[in-house]
Amino acid sequence: MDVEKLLKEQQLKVTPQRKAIIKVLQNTNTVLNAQEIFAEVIKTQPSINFSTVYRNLDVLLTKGILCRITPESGGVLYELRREEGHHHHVICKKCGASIPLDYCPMEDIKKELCKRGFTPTDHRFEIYGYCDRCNKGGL
Amino acid sequence: MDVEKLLKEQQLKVTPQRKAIIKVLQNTNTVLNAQEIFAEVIKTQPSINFSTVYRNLDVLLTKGILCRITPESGGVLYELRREEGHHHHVICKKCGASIPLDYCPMEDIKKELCKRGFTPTDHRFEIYGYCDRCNKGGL
DNA sequence: CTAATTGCAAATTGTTTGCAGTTTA
DNA sequence: TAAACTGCAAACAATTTGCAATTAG
Repeated sequence: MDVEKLLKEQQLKVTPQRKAIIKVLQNTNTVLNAQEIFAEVIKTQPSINFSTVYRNLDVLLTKGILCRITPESGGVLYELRREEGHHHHVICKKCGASIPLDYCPMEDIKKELCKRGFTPTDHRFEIYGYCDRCNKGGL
Repeated sequence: MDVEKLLKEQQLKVTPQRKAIIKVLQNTNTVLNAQEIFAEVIKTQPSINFSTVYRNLDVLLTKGILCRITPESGGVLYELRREEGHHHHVICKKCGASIPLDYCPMEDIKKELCKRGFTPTDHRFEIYGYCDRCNKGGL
């Protein structure tokens, strides 16, 4: 996807900092934290500030351009939202690879919850483990 | 469950601070964060320090006496582990009520993942929304 | 031109640590 | 009495903020 178009669609100004952040996320299939994103971005935007990265991760997230993942182990990870609509993630604990999953467990359980008087508004489902490649490379 | 027994079973020393922390969690059906737990505990243990709370939440978690929940919205929440074995949580966004759920989506998806060469080691599934009581109280 | 965005430095929040004194088993 | 535990103060990491200068539309 064209980065400029992506930003304009969301009424965001096209700044070199923003473009750099998105490009970093476009060029990986892994989930990254703010530090890692910063470390990459600074290679092409040497004057960028950490707060700019944080602020932009925030607006891009709000605009739905990014997904945020918060593993049990702590930390906050980001990735580009590549899939349309609702989906979940399978994440490799070794290499960080993120695999989208279209299966959603809510379908199976929604009725049961409603029966109990609980109104679900949102949920999270994430799977962690080792991807094909990392399995073979020997843990 | 008897607090002293609970601690002794895990080879932990029975201190008034620990007892107080566990009692707070025993007396609620909601998930609480460290601040909230501290605020409660200090009522009976006025000299307790925040670091003691943090340290103990940690050991109790490690020993499997507590569960930790980390909602999408951020923060870290704790509750007493009441269920035996693996289970997930349904949590009310208004009152914090935590309802255990025995359904686990991994059964349904494990095979598919293995087929793709992915070895799942752990996962998270949490449902957020409004409980029966809060629904009726008017959002 | 003007509203959005940035860089910078400082503030804040949540959590962790070292250590000396205290308590439990 | 030895190891575990606590309180305290200080350190820390991650993130957020205020503000003046800059930039995109």
